[in-house]
Amino acid sequence: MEPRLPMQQQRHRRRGDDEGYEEEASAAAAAMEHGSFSLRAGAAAFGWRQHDEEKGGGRRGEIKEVDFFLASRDAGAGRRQDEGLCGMRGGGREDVNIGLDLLTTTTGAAADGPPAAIVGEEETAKNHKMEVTSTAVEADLRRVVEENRRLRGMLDELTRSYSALYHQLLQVTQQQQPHRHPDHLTMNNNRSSLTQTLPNPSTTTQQYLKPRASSTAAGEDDDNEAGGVGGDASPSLSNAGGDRRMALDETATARENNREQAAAADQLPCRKPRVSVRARSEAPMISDGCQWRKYGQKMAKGNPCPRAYYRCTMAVGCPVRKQVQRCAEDKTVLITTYEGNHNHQLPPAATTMANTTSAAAAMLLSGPAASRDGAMLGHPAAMFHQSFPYASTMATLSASAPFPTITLDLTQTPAGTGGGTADLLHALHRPPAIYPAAAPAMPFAVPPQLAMYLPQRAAPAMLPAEAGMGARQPSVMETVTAALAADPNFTTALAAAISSVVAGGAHQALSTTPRGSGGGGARDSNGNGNNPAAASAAPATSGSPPRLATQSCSTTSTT
DNA sequence: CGTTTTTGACCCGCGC
DNA sequence: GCGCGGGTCAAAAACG
Repeated sequence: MEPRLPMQQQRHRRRGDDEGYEEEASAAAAAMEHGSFSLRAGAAAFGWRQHDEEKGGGRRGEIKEVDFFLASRDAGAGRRQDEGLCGMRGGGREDVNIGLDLLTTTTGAAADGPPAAIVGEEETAKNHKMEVTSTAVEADLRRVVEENRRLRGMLDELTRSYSALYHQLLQVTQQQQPHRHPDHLTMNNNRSSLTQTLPNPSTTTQQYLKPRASSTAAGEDDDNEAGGVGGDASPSLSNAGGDRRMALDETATARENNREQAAAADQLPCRKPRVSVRARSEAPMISDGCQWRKYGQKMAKGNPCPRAYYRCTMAVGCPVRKQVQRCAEDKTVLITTYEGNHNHQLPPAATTMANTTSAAAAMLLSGPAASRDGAMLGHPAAMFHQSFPYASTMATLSASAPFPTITLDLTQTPAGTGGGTADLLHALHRPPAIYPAAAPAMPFAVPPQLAMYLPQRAAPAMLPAEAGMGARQPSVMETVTAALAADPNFTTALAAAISSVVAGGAHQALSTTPRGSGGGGARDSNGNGNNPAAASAAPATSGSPPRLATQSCSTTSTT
């Protein structure tokens, strides 16, 4: 098993399509610069194909663009003014024509002219005066817009600082009380924490570590792997990208605190956060851009469908595992549960999605109060809540289970519209093609202000997220559902992204170097190897290599 | 032939 | 202590 991995790692990793996604991402980012973001942007990362959308026309065409800041813009006039400047630069937005209107009115009056009978110097002077006035107003407007922009920059800076501080606080808190909120999502590289747990074979992390340790006693990279499992819930102050030597040093240090950490680690095995995604899918298994290898299958109690166990093989020792099982009640529903965090770079598909869905996870984890609290302004959760007040209708957080689990239920359409505001509705149905550069569709998008937090993953204290958020957007859910139906990749990308948030993968993905840079990738002898890009881009296969498909079919049909 | 999947066995935690 | 269920291992089979 494991010994094969190094060999596999040498295989060439397909990257061609990945670059395409990065281009999409940058296009989307460019679009976001304007504060308005197309839903279509970045969708390619999830395997959405534009021609699909064009073909579909109907449901998916309902929502083509969303201005995620509309609500907040309505709340603050400054924002609107800011866009007014954009309009003056040549934008076609209706609400950006303030300055233009002023000019138009003036010049228009001059063009139409007063009745010939009263044409005279007086009138000319009057016109001139109006012109001067409008020019002054325009100047004022520009000044205000400039100031607004400056203030926004300051706000961004403040929120950024807040987020960073918040994370530091979290880390410190976790370090001091690791046994109280260990499942509370450390946000960074867990290698050090991993190696810290290793020297303590006596700890109960054996539940996860032992089997592996016994089978790979030689060590190699497996210490990272084993640590990865335990490290999910371990406090860690290390920065991303710590190398192995550093980890070993930390290991030495860790030995001195052996008992203390062992006590802390005692809580780890049962606190590993999980992300579960329920989605309707005909596909036997959804592909998320990662490579998975099946290592077991078992009949679960109360479900005629077997549960399949997969391990991420994108990188040596990646601790991420997932379970795939069909719902007992509705076998069209595929339940995918992710556990652990990747120790390698996520494929662009998952990474881009992570940037979006991590906000959802942050919102979930922060709880409704936090997202409504003004004090949380600038917090990704709050911002996400502003953008997706309906999100709570499809996601729940459960701490009752042995594993804190976030469940995303993408099989249901929110009932009723609740307190959906006209603004939000408007926001979700904006006319398309404002930013044609941001081409392909994307069911969710993240505002730039939010995106900047995503790699840091601000996840406040564990709170039951039973948020009964008012506004709901069935149309968005329909869109998501359609996305799921159209491309199962989306589901897993979503899950993987949130998983990366829950377990710190999102941050890692952006901050650590992939192991075995030459090829942690496609080790599938078939050549397609569930490659991220291939998975998302391949039009026909839904991203699942034949092998996986076959296996997964058996998952649902055998025994 | 190398790699992945299958599948029975095993380990472990938990509840009774 | 025992049984149950979840999770994993690893030899054998299957696949390309």
